[in-house]
Amino acid sequence: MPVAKNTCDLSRCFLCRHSPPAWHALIGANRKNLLFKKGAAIFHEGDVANGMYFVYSGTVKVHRKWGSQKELILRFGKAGDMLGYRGLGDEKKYTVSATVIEPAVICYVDLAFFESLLQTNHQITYQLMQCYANELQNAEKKMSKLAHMNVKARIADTLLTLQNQFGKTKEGHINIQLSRLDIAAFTGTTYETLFRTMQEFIQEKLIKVSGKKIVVLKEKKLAALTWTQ
Amino acid sequence: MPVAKNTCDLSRCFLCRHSPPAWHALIGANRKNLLFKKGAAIFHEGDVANGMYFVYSGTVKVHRKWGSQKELILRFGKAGDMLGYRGLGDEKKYTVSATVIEPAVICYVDLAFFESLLQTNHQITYQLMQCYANELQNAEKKMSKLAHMNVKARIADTLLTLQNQFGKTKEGHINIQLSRLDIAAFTGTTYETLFRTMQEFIQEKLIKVSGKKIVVLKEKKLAALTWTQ
DNA sequence: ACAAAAATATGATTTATATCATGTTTTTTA
DNA sequence: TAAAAAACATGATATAAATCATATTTTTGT
Repeated sequence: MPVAKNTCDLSRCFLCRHSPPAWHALIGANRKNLLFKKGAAIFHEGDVANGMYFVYSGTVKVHRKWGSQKELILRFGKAGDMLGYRGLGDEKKYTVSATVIEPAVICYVDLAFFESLLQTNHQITYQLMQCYANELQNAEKKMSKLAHMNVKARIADTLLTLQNQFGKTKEGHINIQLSRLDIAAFTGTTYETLFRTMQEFIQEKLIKVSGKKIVVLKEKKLAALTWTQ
Repeated sequence: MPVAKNTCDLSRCFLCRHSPPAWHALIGANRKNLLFKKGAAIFHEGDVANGMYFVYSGTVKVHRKWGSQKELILRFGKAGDMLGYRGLGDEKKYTVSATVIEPAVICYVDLAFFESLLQTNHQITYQLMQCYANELQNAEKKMSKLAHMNVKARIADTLLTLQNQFGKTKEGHINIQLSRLDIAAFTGTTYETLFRTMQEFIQEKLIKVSGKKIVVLKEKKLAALTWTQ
């Protein structure tokens, strides 16, 4: 893993946000800045977990494979987000994969250092707990959506979720560029179904698309669709 | 909510397990023991969160409604499990419902006391973090199962999961008695599909069922089914 | 103890969505 | 810059699983 030139400024990431400035030098001394290019794997499900990753810039997908073909994207990570650490009580293995979508600078600290931080800096433990609790809520929401919403509703929901999480550019399109396949994997459907449903939305003028740039035109109507059944 | 006669013995629940004995008196003074009967709601999604609940005995389901009919059971709680607390950063509302399946004694502490515990007893914060991290892993697993496994595979998986979590009685059946509807809701399918698939399993002698007592006969074969597609 | 409400049991029908198949275009990489 | 690999685009087809319908049995509340 190549070390990044433009290194983390010790202000943005989870660790630095939640620890007093006095700690930043220590964190700086114990973190590596890694530069990943598009498509690179940060870690794989099944790998032994050796550390924590913090996204400084770029975009990352967190996903799980099923069988040989199917994959579900659990969430996307952007600047400020945390990757990699989980309960670990039992098995110190990653249970998800993390792959780069847009070239990313990632801060890395090894588990030993991270756990020593947790031991001494209770604020970080507390924030980590809060962070997991929030992610857990999201996961639970996503679960019931997968179980009960039909594909059209889920796709409408996906578009709104992406716009919510990544915001809009000045030009008005959702500020993340994904392949249709990734959007499908995030929605939990196939490429073909996603493609056709997006065409429908375009026909109905709910969205406007050029290449990977998506503009939500009728937010209210898309939101209404998420209530279908 | 009626107060229970057979009160919590201050040893089993999350709070007591993870705090030194010196704290138990304080916890004892600040917790209420509540007795819930079958079908009773402990809390509802949308309710303002006022406290934490700990299962002392009995069985509880944690679930979310979708529309008027459909519901997904996210997990079951038994003695020692915790209910109710979430990130709360933004909204102090329960995002799930908890309903009693088998009559339950529940320990309750209000949020103010619980948060004061977290402030002073870092071990509890750390354990809570670990607990959420584990639940998050489970949630992520369940998500990909919902997205990618077919119903038959999911039902096989459900039966194995239940046996794993609740163990077997001396008579050999899974040590939890659920309605078919609840099993369906936990699997994320309809009652009818669940029923038919279980009949299939019975025909194929993978399981044996009498009333709500389920015996897994061919664990390996059921496990193999979970790999279908 | 009896009425009402859940839960169980099954057949018939529908439909939403995955799968298959194939061609074109764009992007990546050697 | 050519070749290979992704990504994009669509039509045709199959099918898994939901929905609808209805009857019986069991449980629960009063």
